[in-house]
Amino acid sequence: MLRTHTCGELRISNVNETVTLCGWVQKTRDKGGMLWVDLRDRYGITQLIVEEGVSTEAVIESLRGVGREFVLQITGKVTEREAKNDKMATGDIELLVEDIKVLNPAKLPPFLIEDKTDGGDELRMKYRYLDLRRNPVREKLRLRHKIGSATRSFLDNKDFIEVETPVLIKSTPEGARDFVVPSRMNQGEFYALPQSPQTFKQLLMVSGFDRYYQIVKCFRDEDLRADRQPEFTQIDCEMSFVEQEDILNMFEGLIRHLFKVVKNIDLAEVPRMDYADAMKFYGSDKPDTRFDMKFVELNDLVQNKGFGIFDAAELVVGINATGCASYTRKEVDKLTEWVKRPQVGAKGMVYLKYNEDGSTKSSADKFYSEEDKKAILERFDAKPGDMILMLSGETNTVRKQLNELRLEMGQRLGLRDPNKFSVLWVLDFPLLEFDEESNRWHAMHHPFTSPKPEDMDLINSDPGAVRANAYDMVINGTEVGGGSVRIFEKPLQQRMFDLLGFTPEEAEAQFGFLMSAFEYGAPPHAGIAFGFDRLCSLFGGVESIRDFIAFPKNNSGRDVMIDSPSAISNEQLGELGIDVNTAE
RNA sequence: GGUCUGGUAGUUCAGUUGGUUAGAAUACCUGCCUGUCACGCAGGGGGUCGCGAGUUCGAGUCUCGUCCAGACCGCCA
Repeated sequence: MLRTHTCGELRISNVNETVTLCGWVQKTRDKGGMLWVDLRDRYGITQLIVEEGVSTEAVIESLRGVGREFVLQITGKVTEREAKNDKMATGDIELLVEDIKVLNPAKLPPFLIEDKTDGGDELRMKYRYLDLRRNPVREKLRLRHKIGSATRSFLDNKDFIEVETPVLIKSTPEGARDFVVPSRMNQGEFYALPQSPQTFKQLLMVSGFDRYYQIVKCFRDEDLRADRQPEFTQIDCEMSFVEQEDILNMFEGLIRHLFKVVKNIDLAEVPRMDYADAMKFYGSDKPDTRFDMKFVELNDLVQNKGFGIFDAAELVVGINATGCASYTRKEVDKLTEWVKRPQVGAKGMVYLKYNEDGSTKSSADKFYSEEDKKAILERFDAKPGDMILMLSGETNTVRKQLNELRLEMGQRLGLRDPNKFSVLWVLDFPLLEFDEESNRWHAMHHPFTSPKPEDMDLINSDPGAVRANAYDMVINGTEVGGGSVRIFEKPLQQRMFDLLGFTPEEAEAQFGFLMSAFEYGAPPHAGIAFGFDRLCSLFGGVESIRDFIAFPKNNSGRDVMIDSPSAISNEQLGELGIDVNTAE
């Protein structure tokens, strides 16, 4: 060992011991007659000191010569400080340097390696290995480690077995774009990287593993976001001989365990909401339930009063922006502009203020009497000082728009505190959704999701009304996990593929292995997968998942540190039998 | 594929209506300083204003194009 202690562990009780530390130079403070250097490692910072008349000239000069991020090995005597620093764990002592060895000098880093860095995102990513020296980033990765190990211990205790599944698999047209990998030995053919280990974990159920999990990398070749990376990690789980209720209970247990171990929070029982209600009251299948501000539908109160826009609308729906009656005309106009942005896309917004003095003011005053307005306010249970915001239009569109507005108002009113957690199960998703572009039904979750038995007779007459045994876990408006009770019988699985527009031959070619397996005694099974990176960022109280990944990709899917993706040589291309068409 | 925002010193940013030698903070370098820990004081170096074209007597500033970055929409079974 090059050291006897770390930079975070020496205390007053170590005084007079001769120790050897290794670490990086955080900072030097040269006071002329004396010189301090903060020596840093993962565990903390220890102050080194040399002093004229106490230390030798050689040692002083040698320490004076070190710069930021030099790697040093220091031997010296632990001494009690004359001026203590109660902000540091090691603040009672310092190390009187007797011997210095520069293990490696360092160039001046391109940004400050301190808790509050001056570096921008791009620079930090390019020199990610330096960024990772900073406490805030390292703490995020430690949090990730903690969540991972708490997950493993919980699932181990419940008899889950972690099994690794292959990364080089087969491309399927359903769902997200696959990353593909050319095969040298089978020219013209490609592996795909898994979007999830879905079929493998189902096969493990057929194999009788009963309870499986895996903390596993998954890959999707789609555009990125702050909370979406092309490679990401899932906590992937599957159980046999269970019903939906068993899954909900088991994994509510997991999430409760994680909150307790990681945040020391005793989570209340997780409420459940139907998909249909989530859409009706929040306009979203992942409502942020940290705050209320539920949608209130108003067709019966506002239509047939001569206001053409509302009369023509399929749905008129609003929210109560509590305490916002004091918004000025200008502020309301700005908010109207906000909902008209292409990202939201509303045509306009109608407001109704309930002033502190009890009077009302609306942008549709000329159509509505005082009684009309009072009736609306009453339905919202509005108090003086509140402002109702209303949107109108086609039902699904307007709900989506009002969802955006609700989240924005929640943000403005400070109702989306990142240190407050609201967990929710959303249940009974539709089995299918119609895709206008390809003019066919798509599986909303995936094609292995089972329909609710009581909805089975709708499957031909009204496929869109069939509900699935599918469930999502939502925390603070973020989907952190989702799963379903699976199909485990070949005839139903065939029927599902048929509904999704697969010919029997296509279904056989792509998923024949799964349907064959179902013929050899497949148990009823169900499962769930959690987005591990998102879970980490939620626990960390941060929007972006990037700092919870040691080496993340940027917005364009690039790793700017290693500069990937990159071209490969003609020799490599030749071996793979690939011609790259670089022309437009 | 689209919308928006940004790109100026090592770094983070300011830069007015187009007008003198492009500034601040911080980092860095030099000197001074014996209790600093956001040390202090004095001095110094440091710029292809992303790139290319255009308008103009004159462009960091205006126009067009382009590249890069970020947020979002589409997309993400």
